[in-house]
Amino acid sequence: MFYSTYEGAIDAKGRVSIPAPYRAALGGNSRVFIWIAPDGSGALEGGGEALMELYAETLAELPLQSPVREAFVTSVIAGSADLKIDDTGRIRLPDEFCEAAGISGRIRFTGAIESFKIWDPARFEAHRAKQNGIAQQPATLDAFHEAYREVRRRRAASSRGEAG
Amino acid sequence: MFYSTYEGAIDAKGRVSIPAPYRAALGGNSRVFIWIAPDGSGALEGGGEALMELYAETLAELPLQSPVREAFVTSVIAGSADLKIDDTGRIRLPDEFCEAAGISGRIRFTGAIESFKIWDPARFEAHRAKQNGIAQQPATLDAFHEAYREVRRRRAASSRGEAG
DNA sequence: TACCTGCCCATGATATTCCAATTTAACACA
DNA sequence: TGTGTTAAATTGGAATATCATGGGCAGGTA
Repeated sequence: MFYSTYEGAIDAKGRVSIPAPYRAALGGNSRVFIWIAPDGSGALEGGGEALMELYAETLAELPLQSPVREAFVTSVIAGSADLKIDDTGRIRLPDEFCEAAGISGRIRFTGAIESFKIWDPARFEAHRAKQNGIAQQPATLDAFHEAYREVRRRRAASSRGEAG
Repeated sequence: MFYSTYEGAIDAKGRVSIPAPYRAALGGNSRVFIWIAPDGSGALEGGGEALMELYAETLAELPLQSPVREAFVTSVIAGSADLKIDDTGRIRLPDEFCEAAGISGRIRFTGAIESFKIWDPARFEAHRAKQNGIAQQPATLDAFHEAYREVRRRRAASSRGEAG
């Protein structure tokens, strides 16, 4: 699980240190995938093999040749870079990703449960302000509460021995 | 469960002793998460891995790439600090959290059932005065009484062996 | 030959761990 | 109820380990 926020930097060679807690969250696996977040936020999104398998399984649900499948396959699967973490914990970010995310010099890593994101610090602050506002809207809160009730139901069922 | 109120202090290195009863409430687990309370009260909120897993499980319920998920992930998951309690019971509070909560020197811990809060003492006194007033309002009392009746119903059902 | 890339080592900064001392709280006994 | 004793918890400081980052070297490629 990727939590919290960390500061980092890109050096002259385009190298970036993955924060140690994120490396731990990758389970010691040195393979990382990075792509441009398809939500238009201007961030890079990344994760390990486990996340890619989750995407692959989700996309396999969608029919071959379906437009939805094609959209996500293009942006996430085809658009991802398959990178290797070296033994000092760094990856080399391809230039086109840095340009797309508007990053150079200092950067920010943010945890997103199964994935993490890489931001230009100013861009992230703007995103955070916007998302805080969205999180407080009634419709958003309703959707969150519905998810919470679902988790409560599942946990209650599991404690009655129906599953678990 | 986190109950009651305790006084504490921040030393020159930003280290804070978690009150022993709260450490017990964390179940001996040395991982603690701290974030800025999203209610605008100016407090810090904290909890253990169990609370974070509840959040993570709830958010995992929401689809990858969904806007609702993004809003809560940004404000709750990315906004949290993933801290470790050392073997004398202390954590190091990041500076930006201290600034956000207006704390330095003496601080106050207050229990909030499944989480706890960290306050500047003066700020907490103002908050307490305000909340005492709100608790006496008819609408607040009605909502509390409704929750109480629900618990009574559930306990009655449980004692009849309908679930439990 | 020039450049790009991956690999390795060195260094400084930062965070974590360890040890010791003081203070506070809890308890037993008079 | 007061006092002495003991244990626990909090505090301060120093040693240690970890991590991020910069530079250099060798191998491969254009």
